[in-house]
Order: sequence, then structure tokens, then C-alpha cells
Amino acid sequence: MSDSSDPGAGKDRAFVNGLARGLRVLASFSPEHNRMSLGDLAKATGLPKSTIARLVHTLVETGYIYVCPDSGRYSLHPKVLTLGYPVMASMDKRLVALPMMQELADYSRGTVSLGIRDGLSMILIERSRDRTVRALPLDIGSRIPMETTSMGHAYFAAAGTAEQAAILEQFKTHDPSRFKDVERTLRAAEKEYADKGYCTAVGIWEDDVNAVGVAVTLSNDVLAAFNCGGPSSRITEDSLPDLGVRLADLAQHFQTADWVGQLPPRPYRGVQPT
Amino acid sequence: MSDSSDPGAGKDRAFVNGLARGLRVLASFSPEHNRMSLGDLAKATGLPKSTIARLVHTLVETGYIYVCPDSGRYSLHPKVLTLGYPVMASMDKRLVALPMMQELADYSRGTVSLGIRDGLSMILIERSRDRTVRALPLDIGSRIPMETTSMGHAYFAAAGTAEQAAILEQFKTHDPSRFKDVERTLRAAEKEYADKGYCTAVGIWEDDVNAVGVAVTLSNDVLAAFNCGGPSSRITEDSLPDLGVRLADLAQHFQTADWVGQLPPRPYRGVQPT
DNA sequence: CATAATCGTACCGCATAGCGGTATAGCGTA
DNA sequence: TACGCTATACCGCTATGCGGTACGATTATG
Repeated sequence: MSDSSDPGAGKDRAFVNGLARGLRVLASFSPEHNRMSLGDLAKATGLPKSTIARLVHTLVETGYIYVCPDSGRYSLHPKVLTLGYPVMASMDKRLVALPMMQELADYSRGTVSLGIRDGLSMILIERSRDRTVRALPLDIGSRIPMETTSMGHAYFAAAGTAEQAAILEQFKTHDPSRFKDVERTLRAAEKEYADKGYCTAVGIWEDDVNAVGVAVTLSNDVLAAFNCGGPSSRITEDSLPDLGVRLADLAQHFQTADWVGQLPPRPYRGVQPT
Repeated sequence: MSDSSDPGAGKDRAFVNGLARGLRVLASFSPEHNRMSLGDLAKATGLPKSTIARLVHTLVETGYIYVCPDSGRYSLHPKVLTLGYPVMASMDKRLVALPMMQELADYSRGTVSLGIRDGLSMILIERSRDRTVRALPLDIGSRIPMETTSMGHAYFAAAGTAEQAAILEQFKTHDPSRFKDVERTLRAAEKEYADKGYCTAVGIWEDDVNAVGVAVTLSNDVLAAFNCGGPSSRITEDSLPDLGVRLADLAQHFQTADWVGQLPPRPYRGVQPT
């Protein structure tokens, strides 16, 4: 017994299972599965149906999930966005980057994003797109893998030795079969970054997607990375050096920008959920 | 017993208290309280210290909270942003509004935002700012009150009779003393919206902040509202009619924009947290 | 230097909260 | 009609989360 489907739920007296499971329910939504039934959620999380019913009931009661009026299925309520707001606010220095990002997005006719690491992936915290691009699949909060993106490569290259070791260790335990390849890739990226000041990724994340990446540190000493990229029809391989230099320049300007950073003294106007 | 500090935790067999409490912990962070100790969280949530310790431990274990390396206090991990990503993606039509919003922000030298309702407040889901403005306190995920903002007023004005009634009912139970005022204000806003096609707010949210608001519906039939505003030094009261018309025009264009909306067929690239 | 508040962690007995099986009822469909 | 799906209800069991209270280590205050 004690079905090991609960990660981290060993004989830990101080681990609140209900909370962890509820978060798993919230996290099991995705852009293409944004309306789920209890059965779907049970399948997605591997939890028994009755347990899901209780968790979902609680999440509905607290307002983080609502029942879609038409379909009757469950969906994430926009209220979950408010959970992330303090994080956004703590990284407010990215706002000074926004105009520069927009400028480069327009120039390159692609998209420019800023992301930080979580585990083995990068989470986007800001993005700008060329005004002629319609869809931008990579929005704030989305994840992209570290080992196959220029953003991830630049991040790894700029990370300290300790963090690099931790990342590689995580890769090793996570997917041992690919570890050798990943390590070689990341080390090569490190070298490229040292040589040129930026990392390039030509069709390794998605076919026909090219990009360059450069790392920066945010105000609170958090390491982050920019990328600039798009479909190869717009971002040609030949243009990458130019974009790389420009992105490195952007990062430089961003880094050295004087930024008094503090939010205005006004208190948080957020009304409680009600 | 059954301390009523747990909202919705009546004799409900199907209510997972640990989950609701854990979410309360997450929600008790704010821009100016983004690094909290266990004691702080206990005070903020009203829960006993040992309970907080367990919940926080679970949240750290699951990666939604981390211990600040320097201060040793607890802070929200950017991973919480990923919870909101499916919501962002489901409202992807707002991306077509982004260039228009930027244009108007530049024209007005203020900020343009888009928000939806949650309870008695509006949650921002997109924003653009004039490039000369430094700080933008209102970021994605932040809340602003409905009854004192042009965005909220426009939303109320455009809401259906049933929703209006629900909103007013909620106000009545939430703060009976102010109810009369609020109702009058909102009804006046409704009239203004019907007359002019936009709502104005002159210094009612913050002194020296002026704004106009216009409602729209997103692709999934969700009602939303734009606003355009800023400090009175930049957004003068005299300029509001012009901005109101322009914002209504923006909303019109946005509304009628043909938008095939679907995200690209590519599956969600999000790696699991690891 | 001692006092006083913190901080986080640990322990522990108790009651119940949450578990997950199974069973039921309501739709829409094949 | 019989089936798949939905959500909901019931219920006995025990592991689980609860919240006291206590401890050692820091840091701040006088």
C-alpha cells in the first residue's frame, strides 16, 4: 500500500497530501486540455475518481476552477493568474526590457522572449512579437525545454559551475539514456557562448525554427535569458549572427540600465477574492 | 470548535481542508510581502504555526515555494506562473489586440490594459504601456476594484441583467454600508456607457489618475474590458473624450477581427516540472 | 553581556478528515 | 434498450493531518 503515485509522499509526517494532489489537479490542465471532466482529471493525475471529485469540489469552492456553463466540464478560472502576480511584480525589472524587446521583435520580424529556469525547462516571463505575426504560442507562463532551445543553452552557459552540475545531475537521473547527448550539447553551447557571446539554435527545438539566446541577470540576482527567433522563413540561418549581436547588445543595455525598481509606495490595491 | 476561519469548510465531507488552506498560503503573498517567514504566513492566514509549517513544507516539496538563499525566508517560485498558462492560452485572442493597445498607449502616453471580472474586482490579462513610462504597477494577474475603475464600470455596463444583479447582490452582502453608493455609481456608469460608448473615471480610483473604459467579448464569449489611462499630468481630463472614442474604436476593430484563434496543432511542449 | 524575540524544527496523542471502494442516477448515443 | 458517459451519494476504516507545546539556534534589543 501507500501507492507510490504520490511523489514526495514518503513517510513524511509533515507532507499534506491533499494539498499536493490538488496542485497536481491544477497543473494537469494544458492549452489543449483546458476543459476536463472528472474522468479526464482522474486519468491525467492517476488518482481515483472519488478523490478527484473531492479535490475538484474544493477547487471550485475556492474559486480556482469553475464549471463551464455550456459544456459542464471543469476549467481553470482566471483567478489562478492572481497567484502568479507577486512573482511578476518581483521581476519588474523586465519591464524596462519590454521596449527593447519590442524593437528587436519588429526588426527581426520574429518573437523575443525572456525566461528563467525551473528544473530542466525554461519558463517565459515576458515576450514581444513582431506586429505581423498572428499566433504566438509561447506566452507568459509557458515552458520550453532547456536542452533544445537557444534560451536554455544561453542560460546553461551563463550559470555557475554549481548550478550547471545540478542541472546535469538532474538530467542524468531524469533521462539517463539521453544524458550523454544532452551533456555534449550543453557543453558545446557553453563554448559557443564564450566564443560569440550568444547561442544559436537552428531547427533543434522545432524544425524550421531558428533562434539566438543571451543570458542576463534580473534585479534580484536571478539568472534569466533572452531569445529571439521564429520560423526559418522569417529568421534565416544567415541572419542569426546579426540577431545574436543585437540580442547581446540588448542584454547589455538591459543589464546596465539604472532601475530604481521599487514599486510605487501605494499599497497593493487587490481586493480579496470575494 | 470548527473555527469559522475556514471559509466554505462547513460540515462538508467533500471539502479538502488542507488543499484550501495551502492555496490560502499561496494567495497570501503580495508584491510588498513577497518574502515571508512562517510566522508572517501564520499571521496572514490566521492559521496555527505548526499547520503553516506543514503546508509550507509541502509547497516547497512540490516546488511552488522556495527558500530565499540569502534571507532564508519563503518566496513564491516562478513555477506558479505555469498554473496560469492554460488560462492565458485560452484567451489567445487578446494577442490580436496587443498591437492596437500598444499603439494607443503610445498615442495617449499612458497605459492600456485588458481585464476580466473575478468577483468584485477585475483581473488584468494584458497590458501595454507608453515607452516613456517607467513603472507599470498594474501587471498581468493584478486585481483592481470594479466599482472605482473605468474598466470595471465598462464591464458592469456591458454585463447582462443577470450578471449585473449578481454583482450587486455580491456587493450588498460584502459591504452593505457602501452598497447604496456603489449601486448608484454603477448605474450611472451604465448610463454613461449607453450614451457615449465608453466610461470615464476621473480620480476616483487614485487621485490624479484618469482613465476611460470600453467592454468587449473575447473569443470564448467571455466578457472583458479595456481601459486606457494614466496620471492626470499625462492623461488630462480634457483628453478623455478623444481617448474614449479611440478606445471604443479599438474595441470595435478587435471585436470584428477575424481570428482563427486555434493554437498551432503542435502539442504542448511543456516538459513536466521535473 | 544578558534578555527578549524571533527564527525553524521536532515531538506526540487525538480525533477526524480524507480516503477509495462501490453503488446510484441522469444524459446522450449507438 | 443497453451502453457509455457524466456527476453524485454513501460509508466504514485508518492513516493522516491537526495543533497544542517544547526546543535549540539566531538575531535584535537594552
